[in-house]
This record gives sequence, structure tokens and C-alpha cells, in this order.
Amino acid sequence: METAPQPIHELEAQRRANRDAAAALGFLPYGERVDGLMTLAGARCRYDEAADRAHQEAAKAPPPGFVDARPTVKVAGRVMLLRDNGKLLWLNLRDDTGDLQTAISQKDADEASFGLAKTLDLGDVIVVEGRLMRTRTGEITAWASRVSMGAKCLEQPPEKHAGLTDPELRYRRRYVDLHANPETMRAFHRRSALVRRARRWLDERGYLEVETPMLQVQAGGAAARPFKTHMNALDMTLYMRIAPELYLKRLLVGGMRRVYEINRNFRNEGLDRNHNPEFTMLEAYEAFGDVHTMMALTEGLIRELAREIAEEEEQNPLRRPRFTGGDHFGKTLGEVFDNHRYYFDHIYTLQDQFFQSLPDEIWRVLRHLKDKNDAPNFVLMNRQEHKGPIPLKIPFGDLAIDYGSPFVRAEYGDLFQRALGFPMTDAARARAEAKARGLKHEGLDHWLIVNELFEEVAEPTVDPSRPTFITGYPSAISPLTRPRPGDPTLADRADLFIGGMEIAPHYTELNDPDVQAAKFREQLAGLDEEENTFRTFDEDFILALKVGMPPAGGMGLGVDRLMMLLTNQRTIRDAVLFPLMRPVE
RNA sequence: GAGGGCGUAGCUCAGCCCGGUAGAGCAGCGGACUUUUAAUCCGUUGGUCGAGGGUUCGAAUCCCUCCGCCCUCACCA
Repeated sequence: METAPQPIHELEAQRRANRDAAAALGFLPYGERVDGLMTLAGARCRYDEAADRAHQEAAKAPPPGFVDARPTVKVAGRVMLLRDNGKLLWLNLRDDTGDLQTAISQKDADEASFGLAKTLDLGDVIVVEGRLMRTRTGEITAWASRVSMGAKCLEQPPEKHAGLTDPELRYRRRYVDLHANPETMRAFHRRSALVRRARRWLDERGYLEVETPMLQVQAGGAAARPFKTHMNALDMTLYMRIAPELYLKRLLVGGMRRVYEINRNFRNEGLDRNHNPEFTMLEAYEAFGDVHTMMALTEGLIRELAREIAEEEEQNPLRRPRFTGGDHFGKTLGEVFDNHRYYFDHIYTLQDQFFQSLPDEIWRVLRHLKDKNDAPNFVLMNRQEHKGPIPLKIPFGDLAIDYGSPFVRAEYGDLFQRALGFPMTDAARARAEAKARGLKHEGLDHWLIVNELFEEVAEPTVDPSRPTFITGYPSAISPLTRPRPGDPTLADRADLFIGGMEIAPHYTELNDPDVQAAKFREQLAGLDEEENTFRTFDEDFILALKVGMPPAGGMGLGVDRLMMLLTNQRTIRDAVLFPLMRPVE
């Protein structure tokens, strides 16, 4: 369907006129390939104080044969602020590493560049080449010699102080949110860094990253309602996966000892601050491990990720001062800095306060490297050895969550007894209690009633600021978990709760094909008609178990929720780049 | 699914209680300015008040329906 041409808004018309003006000066309004660009943060850190001072002295009384040694930079960024002083324009550029001020002077820029500068609008993406200097007020500035277009912006950007605050617009137009609100950019950079760290953590421990089907003939491995779709070629119904579990276990049967997958699951359920219909899950399985192996793995991983975050905070004793300058030779620098007790990791944005507080020792090494290569563009940080208990608290809303202390372990049955005042095996009292509290109980199995009570009464007694493993779930509600040898009513399953959210279940996996088949049948027997349409007996999985799956531990970590916790976002929509929204019109 | 709140200029918001033809800041437009940084100074444009209906001489404002978003609760292995 052809969209009727909309009348062009006055503000857009003015920008189109400015675009034409730029084109008339010979510029491509939508730019072209540019080599040798550096990031704004990378450019900023190349500022050379001595060269700048020498240049200033020379301006008063030029010594014979003076050579301007101020570094030249070539950068690209979006114009966030623009102050036009007539013959001198000040622009604040932004990219995803930070901001950099640029000055375009009629005297020092070429004529076309200055002409172009006069056509610029807020929001335009431009390329600037110039010398690095510091202004009277101390701002590091790229003093332009040449300017060209990256991309004309035909839309009015958000207000310059308040930014884009309307949550609906932030989610619907994330591309505006990302450049208008640096905090958003920072949160998603962090998410990326944390996922990268998680992968490395698992890789270092011998886990193999795999990809298993997202389109499945039957949606197994969890009990959620799936999204249904149709495949034309084979004229068959397919389901978007609700969990990768049954495929990852098939890989254990195949002989992979340690596997993990970080990928999307889809659940056709409600959406709220903790649920998006598609969400990222990290599932890991380890042959010859059990629930305890996996709990240790998760605890170690989450603590490491928390440390990553905490180290960015200046107040934390674990913080690593960091500075930028040369992403392409990071490894070499890593070696150099390891020898100097400094630890090289990923690329981080330069922070002024860190930069200025760097010890001389680092500066010496930096200067040395700078002599060897004129274009440093790396990020470094030092990791101080820390003795004693790790103070590692990360804010989440009103809470300060303690990731440094050992995670709490609490038995499901003990929590139940403490909160309810009677043992969970007491069926009569459980039913009476559920009825008294107005909970679902009619026609429910004893263990389902117990779980209703548990979630209502016992779960809230867990301290949300202390990550807690709840262990020993009833076997009846854990169909893929091995029952405890000493007490088959309980399963070797542990759910990790942080900040009141369920973050990750852990299991000693059920690998007896007969017991598994019986549990499937039992589960299917209790289904209503609607559920029966998408929940079926997975024959092939049982067949796989009959080939022999080694004993194993497994876990599934909700990545989005973990990101919420570590980046202090109260809703999953702030942890996901493009959360699902109802379409407008 | 239930309850509550919100929707006014490109953006951030006032006006709504108590009805009288629409306001501010930023941005935009014209002008001045070569060290500004929320630049400043002078002048100025801009709105189907989410959509539809009702009450009224008259509705951004009161009432109803619908749409979108947010919050709380419910549902959710």
C-alpha cells in the first residue's frame, strides 16, 4: 500500500533547504567512506599539553622555524549543541564513546568548510579534521581545518537539556534515545561488555558455545505457552522455542562435555516489567556435574560480572583507572601492562576524572607507547590486587545488592516451615491454609498447593539484597530434574533469587529415560485441552536418553534480568534495545 | 484481566478543580557577535489540545466511547 505523501513540516522544510545549501557548496549531504577516523574519546585523549602550550607561545612571538606539534585528529559525530558566534562556531559532537567540542573558525577552516558549517543543524552527523587544543576555559577542542557531511538530519532533535524522557518515545525510537541520552548508550555498552565477559568466562572453563533450533516441531523444556507459526514448504506447524534445554541435553548424549547457548527464547505470555515475550537466556550443561557444580559456576560468573560493574565506580576500592588510545594494538599493550602490574581488558570510554588522576607510572608507559606509534587508540585499566573480603555492592532501586559475600543457600522446605509454621508435607494444613488465604487450591495437587503457598508466603521472606539459592524444590514441580536419592519427593534443583527476581534455576539433570518418560506422561495427563494442542510427548528426547546421557548439571540464566540488576534498570524494557510495543496506527 | 494515572508546539512542560477561541522554556526563522560550552543580546514564526461522540450560546477544560503509554495488582514452572 502506497502511503499518501505527507505535507512537509515547516521545520523539516528548513532543514531540507540547509541540505540543499550544503549540496550547492559541493558536499554530499549523506557523506561517503572515510578512512582513519578515530573515536571522540580516542581523539580527546591524544591532546598534547606541551604542544598546545608551545603553539600558544608561538602565537605571541613566533620563534623562527616553529612547527605546530599539536596532534591532528579526524573524527565524526552528531552535532548535539551548536553555538554560532558569527565568524566562529562551537559545536559539541557526540559518538558512542563520548562528546568532543569542535570549533570552526572562518580564519582557520577552508572556505567551503566554513560555508558548510553555516548550514548545519542540530542532529547532523559531520566529519571534522583539525588540531587538538584547549580553550581558555579548559575544554579540549578539535579546532577544525576541514569539515564535511556524514548525514543530514531532517528531524528536529529532542530538547537539549531534558533530552528524550517520554518512555514511549524512548522505546519506539531507540535510535533517538541512544544519542540523546548517554545513559542509555552506556547501559547497552555495558550489556554488551557483560555478555562478552560471560562468554569468555565460560570459554575459559571449557564450555563450548552452540546454537540449537529456535524453530521447533514441539516446544519443550519449559511449561510456557509458545508462539506458533507455519512452514509452507513442509506444510507443518512449527513453534518458536520456549527453551533450548532438550536440544542441549541431546548434545551431552552426543558427547559434548560442556555446552552453553546464549540466545533468545519466546514465550507467548503476558508482558510486564520483568517479562518481554522474547528474552535472552544463557543455558549451560556440564557432564558429570550436578546442581552444586552449576551453583558454583553461576555464583562465580555473577560475582565476576558484578566486579566488572563495580570497578567502574570511582568509590570502589577495586576500581581500575582507565584511559583510551588505540584499539588495534590492545594485545601488545596488554603484555606491556601485565609486566607493569596493570591489567588490560576491553575498550572503555575515557573518563576525565580517571584520566586526570592517573599515576605517573602509567603516564610514563603511555608516553613510551605514544613515541612508538603516533596514533594510540586504546583503553587500559589497572587492576589492584585486593586482599580480604570483597566489598561488592551494586545498587538496584532502593536496594544495595551484596554480590561479594557468599550467596545464601536456603532449603525450600525450611523456608516453608519457617514462614508457614508447619511442614510442607502436611497436606491437610496446606490445603486449609491455601483456602484461608484465598489462593488457588481446588482440584490442585498437594505439591502445587505447597508451591502456591511458598510463592505467596515464603518467597517474600528471602532477603532481596542477598543473592539466594533456594534448594530442594518439590520433585512434582520439577519434571526434568533428578529426584534426591534420599528423598524422592524433593528434586536436586536450586533457584537463584536476586532483588526479588528469579534469575536462574539449576538442576541435577534427570537422565534415566524411563523415569523421564513417566514424568512426561504424568505431566501430560494433567493438561487442559488448550495446552494439549502444543504440549506433546517428546519421543525423540526419550530416544536420546536411551542412548545414554551422562549425569549432568544444568542451569539457565535470565540474561535480561541480570542486566537489569547489574545496570540498575527497573524494567526489562531498559535492558532490551527494542522491547515489543504495540504498533501505532 | 482489574484499578489508578497520563496524552497540549519538534522536545520538556504549564493551563483542566472553577467552561469564555492556546501559554512558557528549548529548538526554528531574521539580525549582532572569533574562546563559547544550557553561549549571550534584539526581533519573530509555530498547535485538528490522542481520536470520535455528547452536554452547553460557548469545551483543552465537564460526560461517554475508543486508541496509545505508564504504575499497582492479578496471570506467568
